[in-house]
Amino acid sequence: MSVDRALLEQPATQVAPLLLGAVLTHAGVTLRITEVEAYLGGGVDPGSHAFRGQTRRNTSMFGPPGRLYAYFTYGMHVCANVVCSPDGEASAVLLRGGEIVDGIAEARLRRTSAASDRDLARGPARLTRALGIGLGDDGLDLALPPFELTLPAEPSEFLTGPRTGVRGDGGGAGFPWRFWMPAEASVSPYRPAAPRPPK
DNA sequence: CATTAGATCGTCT
DNA sequence: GACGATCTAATGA
Repeated sequence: MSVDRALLEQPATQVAPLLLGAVLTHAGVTLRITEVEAYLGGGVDPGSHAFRGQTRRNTSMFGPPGRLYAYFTYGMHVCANVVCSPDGEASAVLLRGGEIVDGIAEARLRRTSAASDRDLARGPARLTRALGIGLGDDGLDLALPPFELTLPAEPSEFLTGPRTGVRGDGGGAGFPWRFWMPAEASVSPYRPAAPRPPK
């Protein structure tokens, strides 16, 4: 299936709602995306990995749109983004939640701790795990094997709010760049950034 | 359901 | 050396 590249050359904040309802397939699992977050480059978004410019980790964010930006965090988790903006400019959409529409058995093998089907891809690290995406997939073109990405024919209805778990200036109401589909069980619960423990 | 603590290590300063 | 675009298990109401 083909992906409209021109669409993905827009900033992540524009692309994010267009990814709701999109279908992503990898390693035997097909996911319908229901929740995403946008992160910009250019030093305007303190919550973004690209805020302080290009580094080894965020290199993919500065590459061509339509590729995967996968990063390792919290010492044990991998999260997946769709790279946006033209080549050389950094922005990306974090995949935060989705519904497994095919390959549930396969997803369950990877998510042994999931209590229910709706929890299989409810949360960015869970979603990435369910799809079998790893750091080795960073930078790959999402329109080519082993991936397959199909955008919805019609934009979906969506709601917006502050991003989850983003500390500092990038969090809160100043950056309402979380987008989700209403009444979807696979949308992760909103969590404000955890306050740093004293000392 | 809500809250809390612990895990765990690559990345950037 | 500190922190993180998180998750799970455990505990209490």
